[in-house]
Amino acid sequence: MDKKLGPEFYLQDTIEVARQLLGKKLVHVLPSGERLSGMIVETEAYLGSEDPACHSFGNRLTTRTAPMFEGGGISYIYFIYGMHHCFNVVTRPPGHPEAVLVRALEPLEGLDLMGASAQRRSTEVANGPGKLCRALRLDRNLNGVELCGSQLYLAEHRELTTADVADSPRIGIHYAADAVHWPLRFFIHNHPGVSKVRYFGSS
DNA sequence: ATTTAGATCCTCT
DNA sequence: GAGGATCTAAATG
Repeated sequence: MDKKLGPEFYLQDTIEVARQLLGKKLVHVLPSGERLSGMIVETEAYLGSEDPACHSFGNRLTTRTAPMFEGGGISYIYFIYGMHHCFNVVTRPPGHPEAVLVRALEPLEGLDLMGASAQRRSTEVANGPGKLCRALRLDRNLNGVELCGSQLYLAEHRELTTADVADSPRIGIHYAADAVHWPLRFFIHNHPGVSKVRYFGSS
Protein backbone atom coordinates (compact mmCIF):
# COMPACT_ATOMS: atom_id res chain seq x y z
CA MET A 1 0.00 0.00 0.00
CA ASP A 2 2.02 2.88 1.27
CA LYS A 3 5.43 3.30 -0.29
CA LYS A 4 7.55 4.22 2.73
CA LEU A 5 10.53 6.49 2.49
CA GLY A 6 13.75 4.54 3.02
CA PRO A 7 16.45 5.29 5.61
CA GLU A 8 18.63 7.04 3.00
CA PHE A 9 16.05 9.76 2.50
CA TYR A 10 16.66 11.17 5.95
CA LEU A 11 20.43 11.33 5.66
CA GLN A 12 20.33 14.02 2.99
CA ASP A 13 21.01 17.70 3.38
CA THR A 14 18.46 19.15 5.80
CA ILE A 15 17.15 21.82 3.45
CA GLU A 16 16.72 19.18 0.78
CA VAL A 17 14.72 17.01 3.18
CA ALA A 18 12.58 19.98 4.21
CA ARG A 19 11.65 20.66 0.58
CA GLN A 20 11.13 17.03 -0.33
CA LEU A 21 8.89 16.35 2.65
CA LEU A 22 6.26 18.57 1.08
CA GLY A 23 3.66 16.36 -0.59
CA LYS A 24 4.69 13.30 1.44
CA LYS A 25 2.29 11.48 3.74
CA LEU A 26 2.79 11.23 7.51
CA VAL A 27 1.08 8.20 9.03
CA HIS A 28 0.43 7.32 12.68
CA VAL A 29 -1.08 3.89 13.27
CA LEU A 30 -2.76 3.81 16.68
CA PRO A 31 -2.54 0.76 18.97
CA SER A 32 -6.17 0.13 18.05
CA GLY A 33 -5.14 -0.15 14.43
CA GLU A 34 -6.86 3.03 13.40
CA ARG A 35 -4.91 5.21 11.00
CA LEU A 36 -4.29 8.93 11.27
CA SER A 37 -2.52 10.52 8.34
CA GLY A 38 -2.01 13.68 6.37
CA MET A 39 -0.04 15.21 3.52
CA ILE A 40 2.75 17.53 4.63
CA VAL A 41 2.16 21.05 3.31
CA GLU A 42 4.57 23.13 5.42
CA THR A 43 8.04 22.52 6.92
CA GLU A 44 10.99 24.35 8.42
CA ALA A 45 14.67 23.40 8.33
CA TYR A 46 16.75 23.70 11.51
CA LEU A 47 20.43 23.61 10.78
CA GLY A 48 22.07 22.45 13.98
CA SER A 49 25.16 23.92 15.61
CA GLU A 50 25.43 26.85 13.20
CA ASP A 51 21.78 27.90 13.43
CA PRO A 52 20.85 30.28 16.29
CA ALA A 53 17.21 29.24 15.97
CA CYS A 54 17.95 25.54 16.45
CA HIS A 55 17.70 23.88 19.85
CA SER A 56 21.06 22.26 19.17
CA PHE A 57 22.80 25.59 18.40
CA GLY A 58 26.45 25.37 19.45
CA ASN A 59 26.07 21.59 19.75
CA ARG A 60 23.95 21.95 22.87
CA LEU A 61 23.35 18.35 23.88
CA THR A 62 20.66 17.91 26.54
CA THR A 63 18.01 15.38 27.40
CA ARG A 64 15.64 17.24 25.13
CA THR A 65 17.89 17.66 22.11
CA ALA A 66 19.45 14.19 22.25
CA PRO A 67 17.40 12.71 19.37
CA MET A 68 18.85 15.27 16.96
CA PHE A 69 22.35 13.94 17.65
CA GLU A 70 21.31 10.48 16.52
CA GLY A 71 21.30 9.48 12.88
CA GLY A 72 18.59 10.79 10.57
CA GLY A 73 15.32 8.91 10.27
CA ILE A 74 13.92 9.21 13.80
CA SER A 75 11.45 11.64 15.36
CA TYR A 76 12.24 14.59 17.60
CA ILE A 77 9.13 15.57 19.52
CA TYR A 78 9.23 18.18 22.25
CA PHE A 79 6.73 19.83 24.56
CA ILE A 80 6.31 23.59 24.51
CA TYR A 81 4.32 26.45 25.99
CA GLY A 82 2.93 24.17 28.66
CA MET A 83 0.44 22.59 26.29
CA HIS A 84 1.71 21.84 22.83
CA HIS A 85 3.97 19.34 21.13
CA CYS A 86 6.04 19.88 17.99
CA PHE A 87 7.01 17.08 15.60
CA ASN A 88 10.35 17.04 13.82
CA VAL A 89 12.11 14.67 11.44
CA VAL A 90 15.79 14.18 12.33
CA THR A 91 18.13 14.45 9.34
CA ARG A 92 21.75 13.73 8.36
CA PRO A 93 24.22 11.18 9.75
CA PRO A 94 24.98 10.99 13.50
CA GLY A 95 26.79 14.00 14.94
CA HIS A 96 24.95 16.56 12.81
CA PRO A 97 22.12 17.65 15.12
CA GLU A 98 19.71 18.91 12.48
CA ALA A 99 15.99 18.41 11.91
CA VAL A 100 12.93 19.47 9.95
CA LEU A 101 9.92 20.82 11.84
CA VAL A 102 6.66 19.68 10.26
CA ARG A 103 4.32 22.64 10.63
CA ALA A 104 1.14 21.67 8.79
CA LEU A 105 -0.73 18.78 7.23
CA GLU A 106 -3.73 18.27 5.02
CA PRO A 107 -5.56 15.42 6.77
CA LEU A 108 -6.11 12.28 4.69
CA GLU A 109 -7.19 9.42 6.97
CA GLY A 110 -9.01 9.53 10.31
CA LEU A 111 -10.57 12.97 9.90
CA ASP A 112 -13.27 12.20 12.46
CA LEU A 113 -10.70 11.23 15.06
CA MET A 114 -8.90 14.49 14.38
CA GLY A 115 -11.97 16.51 15.25
CA ALA A 116 -12.89 17.56 11.72
CA SER A 117 -16.57 18.28 11.17
CA ALA A 118 -18.98 20.46 9.26
CA GLN A 119 -18.09 23.30 11.63
CA ARG A 120 -14.41 22.55 11.64
CA ARG A 121 -13.03 21.99 8.16
CA SER A 122 -10.37 19.36 7.73
CA THR A 123 -7.86 21.93 6.52
CA GLU A 124 -8.12 23.64 9.90
CA VAL A 125 -7.38 20.77 12.28
CA ALA A 126 -3.69 20.37 11.45
CA ASN A 127 -2.62 23.76 10.07
CA GLY A 128 0.03 24.49 12.67
CA PRO A 129 2.80 22.58 14.49
CA GLY A 130 0.87 22.22 17.74
CA LYS A 131 -2.41 21.45 16.04
CA LEU A 132 -1.01 18.70 13.84
CA CYS A 133 0.45 16.92 16.86
CA ARG A 134 -2.91 17.02 18.56
CA ALA A 135 -4.66 15.82 15.38
CA LEU A 136 -2.28 12.89 14.81
CA ARG A 137 -1.91 12.24 18.56
CA LEU A 138 1.83 12.68 18.60
CA ASP A 139 3.41 13.24 22.00
CA ARG A 140 6.61 12.50 23.87
CA ASN A 141 5.82 8.80 23.92
CA LEU A 142 6.81 8.89 20.26
CA ASN A 143 9.99 10.91 20.75
CA GLY A 144 13.03 9.30 19.16
CA VAL A 145 11.18 6.53 17.35
CA GLU A 146 12.17 5.20 13.93
CA LEU A 147 10.25 6.72 11.05
CA CYS A 148 10.57 3.61 8.89
CA GLY A 149 8.61 1.46 11.34
CA SER A 150 5.00 0.34 11.38
CA GLN A 151 3.74 2.71 14.06
CA LEU A 152 4.90 6.03 12.66
CA TYR A 153 6.25 6.51 9.15
CA LEU A 154 6.45 8.71 6.08
CA ALA A 155 5.43 7.62 2.60
CA GLU A 156 5.25 8.84 -0.95
CA HIS A 157 2.05 10.62 -1.80
CA ARG A 158 2.13 13.46 -4.29
CA GLU A 159 4.79 14.54 -6.76
CA LEU A 160 5.46 18.26 -6.67
CA THR A 161 7.37 20.53 -9.01
CA THR A 162 9.59 23.39 -7.89
CA ALA A 163 6.82 25.76 -8.95
CA ASP A 164 4.55 24.30 -6.27
CA VAL A 165 6.99 25.20 -3.50
CA ALA A 166 7.32 28.62 -1.89
CA ASP A 167 9.62 29.73 0.92
CA SER A 168 9.80 32.38 3.62
CA PRO A 169 11.58 33.12 6.90
CA ARG A 170 10.74 30.79 9.78
CA ILE A 171 8.01 31.49 12.30
CA GLY A 172 8.36 32.27 16.00
CA ILE A 173 12.13 32.57 16.27
CA HIS A 174 12.51 36.28 17.08
CA TYR A 175 15.35 35.44 19.48
CA ALA A 176 17.54 33.98 16.72
CA ALA A 177 19.66 36.97 15.69
CA ASP A 178 20.42 37.06 11.95
CA ALA A 179 18.82 33.66 11.39
CA VAL A 180 15.46 35.40 11.78
CA HIS A 181 15.59 36.17 8.07
CA TRP A 182 16.93 32.92 6.69
CA PRO A 183 14.44 31.51 4.13
CA LEU A 184 14.13 28.08 5.71
CA ARG A 185 10.37 27.72 5.81
CA PHE A 186 8.88 25.81 2.89
CA PHE A 187 5.25 25.36 1.98
CA ILE A 188 2.99 24.35 -0.87
CA HIS A 189 2.02 27.47 -2.75
CA ASN A 190 -1.64 28.42 -2.30
CA HIS A 191 -2.48 25.33 -0.28
CA PRO A 192 -5.36 25.95 2.17
CA GLY A 193 -3.77 23.76 4.85
CA VAL A 194 -0.74 26.01 5.36
CA SER A 195 -0.63 27.76 8.75
CA LYS A 196 -1.86 31.32 9.00
CA VAL A 197 0.89 33.81 9.60
CA ARG A 198 0.46 37.46 10.44
CA TYR A 199 3.99 38.49 9.71
CA PHE A 200 4.27 39.55 6.12
CA GLY A 201 2.25 37.84 3.47
CA SER A 202 2.99 34.31 2.50
CA SER A 203 -0.06 32.57 1.15
C1' DA B 1 -9.19 43.51 11.08
C1' DT B 2 -5.57 43.57 14.38
C1' DT B 3 -3.88 43.18 19.04
C1' DT B 4 -3.50 41.35 23.60
C1' DA B 5 -3.87 37.99 27.35
C1' DG B 6 -4.05 33.73 29.30
C1' DA B 7 -3.31 28.96 29.47
C1' DT B 8 0.36 25.97 31.56
C1' DC B 9 4.79 23.18 32.37
C1' DC B 10 9.10 21.41 30.89
C1' DT B 11 13.82 22.55 30.14
C1' DC B 12 17.84 25.04 30.81
C1' DT B 13 20.62 28.91 33.31
C1' DG C 1 13.21 31.73 37.78
C1' DA C 2 12.52 32.76 32.92
C1' DG C 3 10.91 31.89 28.64
C1' DG C 4 9.44 29.12 24.78
C1' DA C 5 10.01 26.39 16.80
C1' DT C 6 1.82 27.78 19.98
C1' DC C 7 -3.17 28.38 20.00
C1' DT C 8 -7.56 30.39 21.25
C1' DA C 9 -10.65 33.65 22.83
C1' DA C 10 -11.57 38.09 24.04
C1' DA C 11 -10.83 43.07 23.61
C1' DT C 12 -10.03 46.97 20.88
C1' DG C 13 -10.01 50.42 16.87
